[in-house]
Amino acid sequence: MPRVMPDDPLNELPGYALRRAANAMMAELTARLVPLDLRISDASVLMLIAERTDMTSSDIGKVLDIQRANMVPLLNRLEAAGLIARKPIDRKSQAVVLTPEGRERLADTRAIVTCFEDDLMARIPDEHRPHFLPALRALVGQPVDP
Amino acid sequence: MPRVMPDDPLNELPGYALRRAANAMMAELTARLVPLDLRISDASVLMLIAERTDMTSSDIGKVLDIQRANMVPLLNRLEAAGLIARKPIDRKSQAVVLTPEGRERLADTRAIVTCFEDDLMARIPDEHRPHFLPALRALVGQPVDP
DNA sequence: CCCATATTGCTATTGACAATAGCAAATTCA
DNA sequence: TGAATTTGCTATTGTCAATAGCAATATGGG
Repeated sequence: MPRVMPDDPLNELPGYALRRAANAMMAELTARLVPLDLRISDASVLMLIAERTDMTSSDIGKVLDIQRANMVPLLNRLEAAGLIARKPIDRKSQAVVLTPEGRERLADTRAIVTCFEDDLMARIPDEHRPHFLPALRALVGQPVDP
Repeated sequence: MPRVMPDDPLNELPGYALRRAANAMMAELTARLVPLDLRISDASVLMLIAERTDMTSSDIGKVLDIQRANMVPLLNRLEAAGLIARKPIDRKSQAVVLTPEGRERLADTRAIVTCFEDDLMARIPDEHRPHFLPALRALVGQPVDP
């Protein structure tokens, strides 16, 4: 007879539930982006620079919370895939812009992401749904003090 | 004159906000656990096996969504720190149990985690707060379909 | 009881990703 | 002009999860 599995005593903790939900969400979105050969970070960059032609690597990193050093392999990969190009702003800075192919891939990305977000919200019961994004925003807006 | 920073167009996406909130939360809890020399996974294990003396490494992994292979270094670390012990169940399986020192550390852990969770919830406006955990549970309960 | 199957705990390796330190060139501002 | 800052990059490190594989043991159907 198999030993019984206990209820997870951590399930009452919002922080724990937040982690679990985020992990599940990331895994799912990662899987949905596989057909486009994009990672979540890649898709984030494409969507971020969609309407702009003047964002530098540093700018993107600041918005997405990615350090400059870690932007390098990310952008190199997108450039190698032909999705972005580097356009000189001055002799030091370069803007990161979408190529025509990048623009096409962005359209596919938006379709997948929109569908994904809709599916995500659909799983939340009606009475809780409108409170979800505001609650999350409250958490990221003012980080918990140390 | 500095170029202006755009609003993050990803901020409207619940999935993105979920990731950001989880990252911020994890970073904060990680920092608060530093004085105890524990990582989040360590603390999770301690809290999970607190009331049990019959959970194997595999059991813990199933509950916490950690693969067996990745449980090994985690438990080795906790054992080296004197917080857990392995108690043979049969010639194949071993239960993971708290040592007296592990029990003390657990008490400190619970204090920190409780305080942290309270702080976390306190940042969510009253009208959204009661909806937060139910919404997260709905997401983890039924993962989004591929 | 016996044998196929499953489980347990582990090793070893890989990849994604973040964090750190450091550097040369260019820009900015006092 | 000169000091401080910014940009983009290299190189390295550490954390963490995922995979494949393995030996020992346990389990359940026939």
